[in-house]
Amino acid sequence: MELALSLGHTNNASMEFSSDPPLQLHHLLPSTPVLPSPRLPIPWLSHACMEDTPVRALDDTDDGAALSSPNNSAVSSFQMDFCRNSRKFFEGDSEEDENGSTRKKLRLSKTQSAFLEDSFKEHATLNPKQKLVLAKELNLRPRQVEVWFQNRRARTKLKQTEVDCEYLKRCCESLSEENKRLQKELQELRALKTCEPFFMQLPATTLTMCPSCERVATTSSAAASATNNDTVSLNKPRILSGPHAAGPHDPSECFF
DNA sequence: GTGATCAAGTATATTACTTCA
DNA sequence: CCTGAAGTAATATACTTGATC
Repeated sequence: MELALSLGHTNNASMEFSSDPPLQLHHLLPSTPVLPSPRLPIPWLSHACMEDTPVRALDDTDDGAALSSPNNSAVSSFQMDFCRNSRKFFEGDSEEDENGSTRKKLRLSKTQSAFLEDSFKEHATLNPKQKLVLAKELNLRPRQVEVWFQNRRARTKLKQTEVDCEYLKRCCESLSEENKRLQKELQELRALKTCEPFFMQLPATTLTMCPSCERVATTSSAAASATNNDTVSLNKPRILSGPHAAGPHDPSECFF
């Protein structure tokens, strides 16, 4: 899968030939495993020959716009029909543009692509010397190599963006669920809190004895004293109101 | 100022796949 | 069912533009 191939190495690979990149999102994201790939010799590391060198011969005079190949289409079509699924050589062997009227895009051979891919894994960016060496090795114009690397970086970035997006999406979903759960918990706690005064409204059945007259009476004043209070006063000592609240009194005033 | 290089955006050729007569 | 043409989406290649060094 190309995604796996393109991830995880981009920045490290580019560091050798470019300045340190700014911290990016994927530095913080879990690293995607990179599939091992068959090692191909890199031009600037080794000059081992490729198994099938592209047949196309190109001049390196690169103006970037002289890629059109009106004569190429017939040959290219024939070749693609001939070996559609088993391309063993580069489609099209000439891209000379006599009148510059049309532009033909030429597909790189599998070997060329693999070679470039392998090079890309080593370095996401090329210096001019590497570009020239690579172009020579692959029998391509430096401009083609340059464009290929530009597009490859763009593809990598796009894939990485997709991966990042997917990761953030999952994060968002996870956080939403956590938020839901916490909201629900909060609601339950609030509901519990509103229930607590109800328990306090239960009539108190404490026995009270008047210190003055020493009469014993049952009081039910709890309801009156607790109606407007919250749980903070729930466990407070109950203070009696009325003549008994202030201590001994005249027995004549006792309403017992 | 000039040239080289890059990212981003875009155009277009090619390929693979689907649909349909 | 098989076949070939037409349509279409995806991908690759190449170019343009503007920014930066």
